[in-house]
Amino acid sequence: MKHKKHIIASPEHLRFAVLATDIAIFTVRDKKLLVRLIPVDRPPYFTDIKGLPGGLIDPKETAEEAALRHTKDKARIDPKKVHFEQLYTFSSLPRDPRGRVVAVAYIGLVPWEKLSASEQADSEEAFWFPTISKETLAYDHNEILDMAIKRLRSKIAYTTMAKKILPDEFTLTEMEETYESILLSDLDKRNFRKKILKLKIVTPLKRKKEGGAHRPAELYRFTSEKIKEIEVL
Amino acid sequence: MKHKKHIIASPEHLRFAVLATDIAIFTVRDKKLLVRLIPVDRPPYFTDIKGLPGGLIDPKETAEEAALRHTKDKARIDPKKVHFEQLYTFSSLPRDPRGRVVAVAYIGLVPWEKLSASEQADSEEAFWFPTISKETLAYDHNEILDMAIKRLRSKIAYTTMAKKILPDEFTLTEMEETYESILLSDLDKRNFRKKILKLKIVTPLKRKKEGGAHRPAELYRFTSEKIKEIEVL
DNA sequence: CCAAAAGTGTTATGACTACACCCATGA
DNA sequence: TCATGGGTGTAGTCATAACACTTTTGG
Repeated sequence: MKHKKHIIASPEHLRFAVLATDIAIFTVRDKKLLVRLIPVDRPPYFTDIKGLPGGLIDPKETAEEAALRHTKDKARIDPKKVHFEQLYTFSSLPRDPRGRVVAVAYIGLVPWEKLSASEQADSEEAFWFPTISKETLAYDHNEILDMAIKRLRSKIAYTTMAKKILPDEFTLTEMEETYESILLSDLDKRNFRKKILKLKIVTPLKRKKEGGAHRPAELYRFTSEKIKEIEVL
Repeated sequence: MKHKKHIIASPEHLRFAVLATDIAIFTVRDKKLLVRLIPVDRPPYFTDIKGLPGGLIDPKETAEEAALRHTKDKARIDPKKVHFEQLYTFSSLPRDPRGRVVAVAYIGLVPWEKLSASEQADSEEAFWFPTISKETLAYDHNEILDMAIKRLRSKIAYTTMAKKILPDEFTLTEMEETYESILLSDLDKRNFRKKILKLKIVTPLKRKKEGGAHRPAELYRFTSEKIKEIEVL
């Protein structure tokens, strides 16, 4: 593989810093919180090192538009399926050894069930990685990912943001497991259900989810399209 | 006044967007939440229009360093007295009519009592403006200011951030009035005191604040230097 | 002795926690 | 009929909200 442009903020560009975006795209599969990573093969990293998908922000696009574009090109996921939220802007001078790069970082949330087969799959270009695994990432991506997970944990507890990582229809057990995967703690089944139902943030459909050797579960969907700021947990 | 450079992101610069910072510096005086504004006399604004202090981020400084610098130069306040927190990065294309400017916005908090006479004063260069007044600001500064106030209101309720806008020593009444000024709502004196004392986020000094034709009030200071994430209200 | 702000306690209501068994289904 | 996950109620404890009078000081 060739690397045409190792130094992206060379002295004659240094009137202005280079603007980029990095995206931490999360999904939940099999009771595990996963993040989408890509291999980093740019200098000074040529070895087997992983990083968050991202790239430059063009002068004619907003930071969020750039995040959508790189989600498609780098993370190989259709950005229309993903809910984006701005996380933080990282501007420390040595954060990218190639030059001065300021990164507007985003959190992305996508339900596993909405992903196509190729988006669910791991490939050479992009793959899902469990957030519980400790792994040294390129650049300052560990810092970005840590902040993203922290934000996700805190916001899921006082907003209805979980909507964006759950499928349109889900059982209360699936919802509880999503919370548990993100918070890394066990919740009491009865108390969780009472709380969620009292808040009226979900509406029961009149259908059941069949398919196991056990009692079918009632299906629910979120009452409102919007993310509301209500104390969920 | 002369305006040498009306277009700061001319086409040949457009390889990269221009990076800037805007700062919403708050203080509380006389039970009112104030924000530091400056007159905007750059194109296309030559009339009596106000805006947030801010300016470009140099290639050799972080966004926060730029915020400190412009706090000193534009807002005319010693940045060492101010607590900064990153708010949001605004990158919409038409947000600045002079060209493509991406702004990393900051919240600044400063206790009125820490300000010098000239910092407290209103001048031609910078002045304190009550946040309850509705005023049309330059650029997208109304949007930035609204988000800053919203963030301040929400964060003061679940962190000990109020430390950064209160003097080192204060009475519980002063503390309660600070909360009321920011939240724009009356709090119950007895419940407020019980809550704050139970949380042990403040420590009583063994001194009283004298000076009125009334009973002297016990002085307190915050127990910890750090801003903690505890449900305050 | 008056004005002004400081300081203090109780009760009712609602929320949270902990905890264990029966139900509906498919194999 | 067994295994599997779905679904439910109660009691104790704790937090919150509403509410009014006495204390200390300076003038």
